[in-house]
Amino acid sequence: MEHSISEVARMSGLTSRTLRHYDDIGLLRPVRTASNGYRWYGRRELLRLQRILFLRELDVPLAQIGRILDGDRDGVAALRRHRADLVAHRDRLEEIIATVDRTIADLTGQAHLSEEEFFTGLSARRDDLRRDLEARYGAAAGEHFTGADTVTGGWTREEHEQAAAQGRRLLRRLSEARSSGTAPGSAAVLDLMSEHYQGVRLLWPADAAAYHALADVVTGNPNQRAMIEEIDPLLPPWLADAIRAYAVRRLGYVPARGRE
Amino acid sequence: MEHSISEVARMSGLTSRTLRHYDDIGLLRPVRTASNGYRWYGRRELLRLQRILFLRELDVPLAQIGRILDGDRDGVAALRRHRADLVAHRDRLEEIIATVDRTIADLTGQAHLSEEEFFTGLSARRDDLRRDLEARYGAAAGEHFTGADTVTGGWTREEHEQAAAQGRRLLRRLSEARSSGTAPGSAAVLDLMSEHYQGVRLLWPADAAAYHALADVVTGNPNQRAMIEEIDPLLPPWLADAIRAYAVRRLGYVPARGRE
DNA sequence: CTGGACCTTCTCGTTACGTCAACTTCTAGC
DNA sequence: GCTAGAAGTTGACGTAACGAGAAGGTCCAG
Repeated sequence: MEHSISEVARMSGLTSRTLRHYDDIGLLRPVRTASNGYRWYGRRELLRLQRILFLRELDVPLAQIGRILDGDRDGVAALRRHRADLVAHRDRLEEIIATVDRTIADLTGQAHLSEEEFFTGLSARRDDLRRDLEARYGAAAGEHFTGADTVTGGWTREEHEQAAAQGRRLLRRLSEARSSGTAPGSAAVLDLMSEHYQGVRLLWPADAAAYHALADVVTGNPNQRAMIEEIDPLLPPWLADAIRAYAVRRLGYVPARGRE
Repeated sequence: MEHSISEVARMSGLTSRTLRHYDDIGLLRPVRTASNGYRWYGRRELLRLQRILFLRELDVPLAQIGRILDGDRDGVAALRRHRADLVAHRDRLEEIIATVDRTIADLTGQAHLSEEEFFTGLSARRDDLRRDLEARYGAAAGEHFTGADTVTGGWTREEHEQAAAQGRRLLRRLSEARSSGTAPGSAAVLDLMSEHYQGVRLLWPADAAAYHALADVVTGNPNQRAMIEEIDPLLPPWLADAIRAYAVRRLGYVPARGRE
C-alpha cells in the first residue's frame, strides 16, 4: 500500500511542497522514488510523519525533530530543554503584554501619572542640572553643557511629548524591574539602561564620567528626585545604582580617584 | 552634533550592520550621507531610533514600526491588534507547555493511565471491528479489511509502543478540547482529527464512508468504548461527532441515504 | 491523440539581520 | 609623503520553513 505525495498531503493536511521540503532536508524520505522521480510513501513513513506533526505542533524546530526521531537517544532531555524555552518565551510574552497595555493606556491618555516631561523636563532644567554637576564634580563635569547644539530647540511639540511619554514608560519599566527584585546591575536592567543613556544623550552629550555623575543627581537634585518619585517612590536610589552600573560595565567608566 | 554609524551603534547597542539595514529598508535614514558614503545621524534620528527600539522590544515587526512612526495615524489601533496577537500567542504557548508536560510524563512512564495500546489495540481487534462494521453497514464497509497489507505486522515492538503512546496523547488532547467546551466540528478539533484519521489509516485504508462509519463504533463497540472512556468517560459521543464532522467537512463525505 | 491532473526540479521571496569578502577612506605616526 | 590600522562602504550568501510561480515531464481517460 503505497501513497503518492498528494495522497499523503491530503491525509496529513500538509502541502506537497512541504513534503518535498521534508525530503530535501532529510526529515521524511519516501520509501522509494520511482525512475520518473515520483515519491512513494509507505505505512512506516506515515507513522513517522505522524510523530513529526505532533512535535511540530509543539513548536519544536524541524532539525531537532529529526534528531529526536532518529537517534531516539534522549528525546526526553531535548523535550525538557524545549519546555524551558517555551516557559521563558511565555514569561517574556507576559511582560511584553503588560508593557503594551501600559503603553496603550499612556497613548490614549488614560494614564496621567505625570504630566511632567521626563527627558524634556530634564532639558528645561539644564541650568539647574549644570550648577548641580559643577558643584559636585567641578567645572569639567558641567563643561559639556556649553554647546548650544545639545538643546532640543529643534524639536516640535509632538516630538517633545513623545520623548516625554517615552521617558515615563522607561521609568515605569525600570520601576517594574526594581519591584520584582531585579538587581540594578543585572544584564536585563543594563539593557534598559542603554535606553536611558541614549535618552540622556539626546539632550546632552554625556560621556561615561558625566553619565556616572548623573547618578548623584537623581537622588540629590530635588526636582529630578521628585519627578522620579512621582512614578515610583523607591526608584531614585535604585536608579542611581543602575546608572553607575551602566557607566562602569557598558561605558567602561573607571571610578575616579581624582584624575583630570 | 552629528554621530557616525559606530557611535550610534555603541549608544544604542545595535550593530552597524543593523543600522545599515534600517537605512536600506527605510526605517531609519541618516540625516545625511556624505559624498564618501559615510552615514551621519543627528539628534532627531536618535529620537526615532529610541522609539524604534522600544517597539522592537515589544516584538512589533519592523515594517509595522515604520508605519506606526511615519503616519502616526492609528498607531494605537495597530498596538491593540498586536496585543491581541501576543495574547493569542501566549495562550497557545500555555496549551503547548501543558501538552509537552504530559508528553514528558508519558515518555518517562510516569503516566500509566492506560497500558492498552490505542491504534495497535484497534489493530488487534480488527476482526471484531470488521464484524461490527459489516453488521451496521453491510459487507461493503468491511471490505476494506481484506487486504493483508493493512496489518501492522511489519512494525517493531518499539514502533507499536510509540504508536500506542501517540494515540493516547491524541485522545488526551481531544479530551482537553471537549472539556474546555470546544465544539467537535470546530476548526481546531478538525485539525486534531486529521491526526486521528491518519492514525486510523496506518492500520486500515479507510475512505470517507468507512471513517464516518467508525463514529458508531467508538460509541457502540464495548471494547472501543471502554478504552476511550478510560481516558475520558465523556469522550466517546463527542469523539463520534468529531469523526462525523471530519468525514463530512474534510473528506467530503456525503451522508448516505442508501447509495451503493 | 489530446486535455487535464499530477508530478518534477529550479528559483525567488519572506524576516531581521550575521558573516565574510573585497575595497575605499580617514587618521595618526614616522 | 608613506604606511598601518581603524572605520567606513557595497555586495552577496546564509538562516527556518516553507509559499508561489515558472517551465516542463508523466499518466490516464475519452
